[in-house]
Amino acid sequence: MSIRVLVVDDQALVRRGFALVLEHQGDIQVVAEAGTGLEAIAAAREYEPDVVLMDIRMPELDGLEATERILAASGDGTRVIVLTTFDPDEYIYRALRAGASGFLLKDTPPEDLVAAVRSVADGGALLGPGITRRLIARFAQQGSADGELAARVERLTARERDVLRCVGSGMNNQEIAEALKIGAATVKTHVSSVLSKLGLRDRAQAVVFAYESGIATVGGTQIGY
Amino acid sequence: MSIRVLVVDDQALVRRGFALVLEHQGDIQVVAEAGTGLEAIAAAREYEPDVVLMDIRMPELDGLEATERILAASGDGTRVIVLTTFDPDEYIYRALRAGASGFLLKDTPPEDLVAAVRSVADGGALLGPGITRRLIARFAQQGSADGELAARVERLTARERDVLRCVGSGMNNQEIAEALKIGAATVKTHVSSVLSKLGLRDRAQAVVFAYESGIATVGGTQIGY
DNA sequence: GAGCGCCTCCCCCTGGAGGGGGAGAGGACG
DNA sequence: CGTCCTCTCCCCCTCCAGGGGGAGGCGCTC
Repeated sequence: MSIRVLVVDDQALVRRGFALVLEHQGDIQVVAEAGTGLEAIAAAREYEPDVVLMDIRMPELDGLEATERILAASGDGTRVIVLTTFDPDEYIYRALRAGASGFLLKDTPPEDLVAAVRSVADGGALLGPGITRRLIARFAQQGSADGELAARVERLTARERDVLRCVGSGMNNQEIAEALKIGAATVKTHVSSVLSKLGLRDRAQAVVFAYESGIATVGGTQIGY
Repeated sequence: MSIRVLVVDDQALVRRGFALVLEHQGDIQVVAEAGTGLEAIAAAREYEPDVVLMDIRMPELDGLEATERILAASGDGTRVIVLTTFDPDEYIYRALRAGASGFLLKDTPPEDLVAAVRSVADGGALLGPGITRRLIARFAQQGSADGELAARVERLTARERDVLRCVGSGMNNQEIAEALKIGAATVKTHVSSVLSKLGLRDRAQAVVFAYESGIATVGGTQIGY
């Protein structure tokens, strides 16, 4: 079964160029083309492509917005590869957050583009080399503060770490007591030693510490209501 | 100038296999091979390769440790591609944190391996398709709560956001007052409306919210001392 | 001009947070 | 055995955080 592709770019020539390259492979079929974000959304709904090649700079609705909406509507059937001429950082991260499976520069060699389409259709993902490097760097950086701070966490006892985790999720002493099935007085004791050992002033700073040290992670907890 | 590569794997046959594939290209030269982490470190110091192909599972010192040490010692001259038979998540993230420029499964097609070596030697990075997908997912997840939470941030006034940012960095009301050059009583007013508008109970939860919504980010602030 | 939202600042009041100190039980270790 | 650490829980005390309510100034819009 061939891979069904939708090509989106506001420049008809570029669009045709990509389409020709892809059609030239035996296993890839370009089912539709679109010149704006809105057209792309409509085409995606109509043709349900396996892979969308999406330009970012477009009139009406840019490629990142279009990507988000297409992915939100298609469930998991469609995957998007974002193409761009430039590579400002921000685009990359917005694209990946929007759910893109790939991010390539337009000057990518045709064979790499084809390989990317196949990988992505197969459930994988492909990024340009420079992009990958930046993503890795950014990823690694996020865990970098760990070193100094995680070392300080080591000075806490197991129970104190339990309490710190709870504090880091926004619980008050009473809630922590219930969560850990101990007395509220005991929680106060632990919180005090945590603050003292880590050189923090209050639980708000403890929450900051929990995130910075990696004990608490974004997306790992839910608050409110 | 050819790319100088060091191949590290505890199985001599595997090592030779990779070396042969690489040598077969005109522009790649395998300058050394190593069978343990310690040998790898020594070889890296002696031969100063451009790229190290590193297996993870090895006696004496595993590939991740070896990677860290080689990169720490080599400055920026040497880059590492980690190879493994399995792909447990943890290895991936540890490898990238250790500074690896690539992470490939051993069953990667030879041409992809060669492409990876060239990309990495050129300052880029390459990951296997499945690996890339997971890295993207993990990355996107970190900013995912943005949607719902960032929307709630919109309901705050500019000043309230200022205050929330301060709260999110662990400051108390007095410090916020000084930072924003307003009275402490005013800070209390703002904090109160922030808590009220966001449905939070206290400033500790506000700190959690700040991180979850992206107003505060890991590595963006430093606390203590 | 009247109304509205935002920023600024003030009052009082309550409750929980955090410091200080003490104490008993259990485990680890010399 | 005694000592040290950890976990558990208790007391008292102080202080800040947060709720409630009020108020003046400023800029915008109708």
